[in-house]
Amino acid sequence: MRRDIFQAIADPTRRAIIALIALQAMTPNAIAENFNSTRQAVSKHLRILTECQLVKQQQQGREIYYTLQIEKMKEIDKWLEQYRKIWETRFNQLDKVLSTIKKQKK
Amino acid sequence: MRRDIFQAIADPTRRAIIALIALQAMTPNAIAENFNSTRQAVSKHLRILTECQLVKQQQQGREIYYTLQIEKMKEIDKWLEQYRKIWETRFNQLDKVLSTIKKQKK
DNA sequence: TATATTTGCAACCAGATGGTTTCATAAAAT
DNA sequence: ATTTTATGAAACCATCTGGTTGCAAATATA
Repeated sequence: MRRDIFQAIADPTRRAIIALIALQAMTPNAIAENFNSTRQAVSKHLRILTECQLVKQQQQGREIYYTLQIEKMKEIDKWLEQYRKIWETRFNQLDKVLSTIKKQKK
Repeated sequence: MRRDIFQAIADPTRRAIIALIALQAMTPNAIAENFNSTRQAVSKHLRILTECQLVKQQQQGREIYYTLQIEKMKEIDKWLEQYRKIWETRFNQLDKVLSTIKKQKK
């Protein structure tokens, strides 16, 4: 199944998981404690996040720690870049208009 | 039906529509010409984009122009902010390590 | 060695999703 | 007045999605 970062972050539970493990690696059990759904449901989400390389596994005995691959998040930032340019341009244009009005008042 | 901007941008066709109308407003027909699917399928995507206020309609005779509401895109930027902080911190830490190594070489 | 814990996977299921075709409505063109 | 054009909505359908329960494998503990 093809996985895509945009599809991965579409689900609110997955965004919550991302936020949870952003600061420290966690095991599936520990993550699941924060949600109402079963451990297996969380496990499925973790699989999807792993498939698109948003998280990485680190085995430690029988426990598996999941870490956020923050680098991958930059892909969204990169995609946003084109639109950021647009809204910054618009802001500057608005700024010009406002300063022109200001000058006219003087 | 509840609509969410993250769900809206999850679909590749919708992201393409967003990119298309980012620079100039377009009618559903004109937008649909750029895709292999039917005009009605594009119309459905436009409905979803409208529902989460990513696009706005402007009637002009029997034509309807769809405009991107670039402001709405900032919501994603805002969500990314927390992670941007993390990756910038990590970069700075790496930077410190590197400059320490440099000093030691001297 | 026997038992408990941690985990992933398979099978199943209801509901959402993205697509199609068909139809209705309104505005423009003939 | 009739036809063409632009559009949205409804009905339908195959597939995807997120959830569940049950099971198997591996590691830790008694």
